Order: sequence, then structure tokens, then C-alpha cells
Amino acid sequence: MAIKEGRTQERCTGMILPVSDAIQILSGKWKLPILISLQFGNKRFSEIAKNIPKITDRMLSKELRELEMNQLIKRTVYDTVPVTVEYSMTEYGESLDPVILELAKWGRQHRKRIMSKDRSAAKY
Amino acid sequence: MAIKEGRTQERCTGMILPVSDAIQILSGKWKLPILISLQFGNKRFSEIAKNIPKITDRMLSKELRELEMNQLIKRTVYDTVPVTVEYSMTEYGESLDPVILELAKWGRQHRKRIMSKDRSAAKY
DNA sequence: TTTATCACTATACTTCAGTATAGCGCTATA
DNA sequence: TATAGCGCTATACTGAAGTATAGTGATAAA
Repeated sequence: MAIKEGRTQERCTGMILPVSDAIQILSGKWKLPILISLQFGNKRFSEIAKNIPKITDRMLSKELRELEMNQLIKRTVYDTVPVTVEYSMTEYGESLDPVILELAKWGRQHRKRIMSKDRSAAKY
Repeated sequence: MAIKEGRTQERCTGMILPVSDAIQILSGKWKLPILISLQFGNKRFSEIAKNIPKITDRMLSKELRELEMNQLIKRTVYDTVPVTVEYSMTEYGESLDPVILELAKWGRQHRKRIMSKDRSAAKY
């Protein structure tokens, strides 16, 4: 029952704190999908929207702003007429790649799992 | 501007779908902290609560139920008087370890980053 | 001329995550 | 006897996330 009961509390909090930071920044339904869309190349507002089923303009606009504030993405305005706005990942944003990769890996195998057993699939 | 414009949309959705699955299951402020707490050993209700600052009984109870439904954790009741309830990670729950590890890594370096530059730190 | 696209913003609304507080039956301890 | 711990549940509430819908001004296409 007790595995190495030494400094568990500290080590536990030492894990929970950074993870909480991360999930706060990536929180919500849309931020990761947006980042993924931009992983596949710089995109304009409407192109991102096309990549992400069901997202509304309002949400996309709001989330892009937050991601930009956290310096995960960059917004570039070209003064064409009318203006062209392009979004791209920053280097810092790219540092999330391994996180996204692991999430995708897990999500894929989870999907397989719930597909194969109908009993729990019924709940979803 | 355009990097390999072939099947981007499909590959993009192929990433977004599993990641959305994952974030739905791990959604919210508390599920990952709870899983982390259980990574450090089987625990009882009040022990988990002690590990996670600020969580309320109601939330802990609710999230534990959801994690159990998704088979990420296991609830065992021992018939002592009064009953002892122990929570533990399932093997399936352990499959999340790499995800949690990457999140923790990123969170730690993010924390360092915002600590070092006060200008953006002001916002947090 | 009407329509559509672009990158948004405004307003209003719903829904749900999360908080706050209290209480349950049981038991061991002071 | 009263208090505290255990593992919760009940009720009520707030606030934030997300949805729905419409509209902006400029331009280009039908």
C-alpha cells in the first residue's frame, strides 16, 4: 500500500503545480486544435476555421488572442487591400509539440479501445 | 507560406480528433492532479484531498467517479468498520504517464520562463 | 446590383464547471 | 459527553466557457 513514503507530498505537489500551469494555458475545447492546425503551416483566420469543425468565429477570435498573449502563436498583418492576417506558431509554441504528440498518441489508442468494446462505448 | 499542401486538411483532422478525445476525458482543473496524486501510490479519499490544495470534497468525489467510469482509476472498498475506500491507478490509467510527464516538463519550463521575464509575469 | 469573402466585433443567451456550506451515519479518541 | 475523522451527498449559487445570430466596411466576382 505504501510505496516509499518519503517526501511524497512534496514530489506530488512538484508535479501538480507545473501540470496545472500547463492545463490552464491549454484549457478549453479549442486551443489545442488551433495549435495543431498551425503546426501544419501558417494560416489565415478563415483557413483555421475550416480546419476545425464546429468552431465559431467568436471562439476562434478569442482563443487566438489568448494564444498570442501567451506567445504561443504570432499574428502578422500584411497591408494588402483588404488586409491579410496570418497566424503562425512561435518557437515557444513549437515547444508544445511533444505534449501534443503524446496527447494524440493516447487519444488514438483510447479511441481504438472504446471502439472495440461496445459496453463502455455506449456511454459516449 | 505553403509547406507541402497535400492532404493537410485530412492530416490535421486526424490529429485534432484524438487530441479532442483526450482533452475531453482529462478536462477540467482536477483530473490530472488526481491522477498525479495516485501515481505516487494508492490513496484514500482524504489523502488525495490533502495532496491537492483547494479541491473541495464535492469536486473530488465527482471527478473520482468520472475517472473510474473511464477506467483510469479503480475504487476498492474494504469491509473494515467503518469502511475503508482505496483508490488506485489502473493499468490503463498508467498509459497516461507519458502524457502527464510531457505536460509536467512543459509546465516547469513555462514557469521558469514567466518567472524570468517580469513584463509578462505581471499578467499572471 | 446582389452576393460572397475577409477578419472580425457585439449582443444575448445557455450550460456546466467549480465554489460554498451544511449534513449524513459511523467510530475512535479526549 | 463532545469533538474530530471518514467518505461521502444535497442544495444552492456564481462565473466562465461556449453557442447563436447578426452585423461591420472594404473589395472582388457573378
